[in-house]
Amino acid sequence: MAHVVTASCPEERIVRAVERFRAVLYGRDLRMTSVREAIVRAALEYDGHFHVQELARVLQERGLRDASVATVYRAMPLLVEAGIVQPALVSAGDEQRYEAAFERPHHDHLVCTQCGDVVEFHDEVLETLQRVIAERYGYELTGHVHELLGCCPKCRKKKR
Amino acid sequence: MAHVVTASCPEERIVRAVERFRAVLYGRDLRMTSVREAIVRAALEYDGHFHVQELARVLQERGLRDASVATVYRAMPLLVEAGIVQPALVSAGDEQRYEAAFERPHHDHLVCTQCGDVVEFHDEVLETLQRVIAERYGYELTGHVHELLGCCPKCRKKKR
DNA sequence: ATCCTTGCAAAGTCTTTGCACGGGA
DNA sequence: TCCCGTGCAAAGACTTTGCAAGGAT
Repeated sequence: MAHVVTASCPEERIVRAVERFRAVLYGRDLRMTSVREAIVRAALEYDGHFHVQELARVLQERGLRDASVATVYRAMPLLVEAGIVQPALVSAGDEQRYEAAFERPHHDHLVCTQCGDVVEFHDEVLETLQRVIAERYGYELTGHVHELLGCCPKCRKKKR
Repeated sequence: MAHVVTASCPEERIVRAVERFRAVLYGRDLRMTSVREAIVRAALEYDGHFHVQELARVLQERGLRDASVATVYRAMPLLVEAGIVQPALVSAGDEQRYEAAFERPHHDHLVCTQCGDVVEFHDEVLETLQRVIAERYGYELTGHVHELLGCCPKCRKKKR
């Protein structure tokens, strides 16, 4: 299929992400490379949560511009710093998981411990409450790890 | 020093914990051993959060009843099941951390990303809100991972 | 031309597992 | 006595790192 500009235009978003990444690299005297650009693209095009080995596998299957696992491992901290991706799903296995973060609103996760299904949610009251609690102890809140664990509707039906 | 019964009597709490552990083991046709009892004691006497290697080191330094790292690794899932300890501090390093849970109220953690200082907090509104959010998506909440990350009062002063 | 980047393989960590002996009930 | 528990060492899994060749500015 030829190049298509859709309504939400994912291609332009990726271009902006690459540009931001270039700026972050420039600011640290690092270089933009075709491999790094491929990693940014793969990370943003990936649907859902992924880990490093998985992203490397995708890149190698495409074959266009592959990246070794080591290179992807080395790139991830930079992608996080640039806001392209963010760590996610801490309660899922050994590997560090990530998800696209560029031009996406903040959210937390609700995970089904039975089937692994994941729902993203956002609640402003919750965000505020966390800040209030931190201030209660004199802390300045800079981030949080928050994951709700439960049983999803489908699995609840099955159990009956 | 001779055996001393203090006001809060930590010794009796440990005895109750050992008994509960014995019951859980019995229910699964497993056996209480002196090594497992030593692990329960060490876990409950440990002040703060620990990981497996650390607990094993403590047990070996005492020398009374040492336990190999492998044995402690094998025991932890059982201690969790018995409610003696619980996983904690997910955002701190590679190793799985634990903390005493027996006869202690539920709480979450507020961690200083500068100095590593940890504050335990509990907020009933927060607990309820999480349940409400889960129900909003038809989920039955069974647990959560929640860690607030920030800058503690001391580190905030230093930065100025 | 300089020096960062990459792939490969080796090394590091944390955790799990196989095995033979020791110990609990 | 039966069979689980334990220590030791080996194996696994994920991640990091050393090194020499390749690529970006």
